[in-house]
Amino acid sequence: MTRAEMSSDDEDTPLSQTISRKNQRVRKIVPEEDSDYDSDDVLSKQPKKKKTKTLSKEKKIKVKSDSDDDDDEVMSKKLEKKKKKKKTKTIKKSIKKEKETENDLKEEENNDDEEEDKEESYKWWEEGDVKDNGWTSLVHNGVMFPPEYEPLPSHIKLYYDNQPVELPPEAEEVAGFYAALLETDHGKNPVFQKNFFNDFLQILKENGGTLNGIEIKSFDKCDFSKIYNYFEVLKEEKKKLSAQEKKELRLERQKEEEIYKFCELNGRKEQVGNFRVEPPDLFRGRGKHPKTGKLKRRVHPEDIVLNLSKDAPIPKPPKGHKWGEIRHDPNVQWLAMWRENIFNSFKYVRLAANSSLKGQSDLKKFEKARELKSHIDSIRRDYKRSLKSKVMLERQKAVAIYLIDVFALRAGGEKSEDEADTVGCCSLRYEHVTLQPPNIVIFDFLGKDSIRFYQEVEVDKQVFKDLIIFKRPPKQPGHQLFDRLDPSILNKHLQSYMPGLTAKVFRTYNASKTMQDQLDLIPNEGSVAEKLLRYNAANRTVAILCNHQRSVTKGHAQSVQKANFRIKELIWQRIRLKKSILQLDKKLRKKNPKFYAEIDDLTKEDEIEIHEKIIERENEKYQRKFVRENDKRKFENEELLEEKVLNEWLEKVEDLKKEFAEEIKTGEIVLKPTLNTVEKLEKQIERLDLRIETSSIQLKDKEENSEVSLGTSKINYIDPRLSVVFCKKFGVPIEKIFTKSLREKFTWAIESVDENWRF
DNA sequence: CCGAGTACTTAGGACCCGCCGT
DNA sequence: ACGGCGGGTCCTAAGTACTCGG
Repeated sequence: MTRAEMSSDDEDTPLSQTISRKNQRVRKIVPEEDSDYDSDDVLSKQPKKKKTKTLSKEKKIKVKSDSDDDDDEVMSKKLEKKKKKKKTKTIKKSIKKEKETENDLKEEENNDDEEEDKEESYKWWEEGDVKDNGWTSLVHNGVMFPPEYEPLPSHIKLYYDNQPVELPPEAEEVAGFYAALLETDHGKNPVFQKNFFNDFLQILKENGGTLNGIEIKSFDKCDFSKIYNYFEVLKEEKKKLSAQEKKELRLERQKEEEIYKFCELNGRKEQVGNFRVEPPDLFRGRGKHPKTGKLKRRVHPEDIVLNLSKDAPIPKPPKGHKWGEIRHDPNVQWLAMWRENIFNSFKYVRLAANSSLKGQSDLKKFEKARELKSHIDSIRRDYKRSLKSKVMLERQKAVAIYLIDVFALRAGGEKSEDEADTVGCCSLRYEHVTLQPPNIVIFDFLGKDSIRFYQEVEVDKQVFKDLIIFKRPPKQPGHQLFDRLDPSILNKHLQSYMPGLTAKVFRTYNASKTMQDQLDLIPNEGSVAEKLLRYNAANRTVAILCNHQRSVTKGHAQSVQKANFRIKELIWQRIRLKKSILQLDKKLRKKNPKFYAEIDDLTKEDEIEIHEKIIERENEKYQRKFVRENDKRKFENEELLEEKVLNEWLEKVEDLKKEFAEEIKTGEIVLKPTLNTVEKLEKQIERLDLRIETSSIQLKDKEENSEVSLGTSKINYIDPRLSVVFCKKFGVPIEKIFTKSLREKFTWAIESVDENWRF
């Protein structure tokens, strides 16, 4: 019995305890009018109060150029103007700060003619070594709250035991969260239902129960379908809306975001990442998560801690509210934070991926991985030796590092009972590893995000022996394979080789190393498309190494089936053509029996099935055409097509059907006048051959790729400089490999390497 | 030294939107 | 013009690792 099975039930007590404890933190929601907060753009409205050295220059600019300085856009304008790239990139950081103001000012005057929109980016990577994370000045506008709950229209209700229920808005909101998921996997998951229902009842109780005296006791008697349907209608309406109105809505949204989207870090404009506070919802835990479905409560300004410069203006909280706390901690990268109620852990608002801070961390990460290059040999030598160590702990360390190094396992920290049962290296258990002499190991476990890790591999002989030892009785299923180990012990050991070396560095190192090796194998020839294919193949190798998967999309099975059928149909067509040839000249079969052999592969059942599908498809085609045509005519106030017209079309299909039936009966194919010679038929067959070929390859590619996610390794593991070098060397435009946001994230890489750079 | 607490990276799925074939 | 599809972005869950206080 696994831990998950043992723990999944009988959680009633702990769960309800959590709920009631959390309840003390619940705040009453302020009436709507009150909460119509207008967060002022403190950055632009109070620029004069800024005392920060790095900002002083802005004042001058403004004095110089801007008289209506309370404009909302002041900040962006100012920042754009001063964003001029410093040509004097050798300025030492230490003295930079003091001189910055002067320098900037001087340059400001000199560079006024530079294009305004080139602005942006501070090229930190051109300034020698990266400074330690943290900031000297941080100014921002706080966070954006989700809209208040809007009650459902009065005719949309939850039904209990077939009776409409009057819910207080607070409870209705929660019911709505569930209703929205009614038809999803979450909605159908019993654990999710149970957790949701507990919390729902709790909220209901807190708010005085139902308003019409109905007492809700059993989940099974709840009918959420009315609410669900209503949401579906809303979705439809939103989709239909599709005019330019959609664009207007988007613009409005963007305008609201505007002030939160940017902040000022060390005097420079930078993008904020997740400035939207997470809206309340049901927690969607992955895998067999014991807490999935629990209510994630609304976050209020009072829950939020802001982090900014001491002298930065404090953003206005929503009307009638106060911030939880204001902090000035320059050693952390977050702008705001709050505690969530599911695990009592923190959520952070941080800078966007394209920010200097993130870029610097990224560069550091890859440089650390590269540093491992010069230690990896001795590390490998050592762990190979330690595989035979007399000290158990040493052996376990050695095997663990081996697994992390060779199979790219994660460290595998300890997890608590109220999380999904997933493991990494150190937390592997007896049952996750099967040993098959002489040296085959089968890994089968759930890793991060409950993604299955399944591999049958050959391992080092001594590793195999050690694993046998680690599994020796009295150990049994449920027991830790590495009972003396945890990530911190492992990491401590690793640091003795190299400062900052931890288990996760191996993943980065091996991913990038693999990519480099794979790219080295690609010949510099062929079209850009071919090169891209090869790049993606290399990328895929890495993704497979890291076990980056994606679930096949809902339509995948169907679309594969469809593609398969299309191929089948093409083959049928080919056979039909071949039959046609034989009808013209029977003797040809003897001359080339192989060519005609596939005719016998086609069974009557197959044939009938294909016929039916084609008929069905044709019918649908005309039905759709009819509906569409009439929709159009209705819209344009024209006369509608009569049913008669449709029937005429369908007649044609009937004819085809008869033709097929005849074909089945007699085995004779009626030749089309355009296809009535052996030559013409053969040519047609050739064309079909090609189509079948390409369709098959495409399908295979699709299937192979359907479960592999290339993105994660591209974003997190493959040193972007590898891709940049590849593009430069092979004449592939970088846009083919990095999307716009990736190009922004990796500007430091794109602008800093030449084609000789190697990982 | 350890565990709780904190801060940061890594991850897959939802969702949206533009493109393509019809 | 339209709907299905797939790429790109958004969202937030789920990891790793470090720190700090007893």
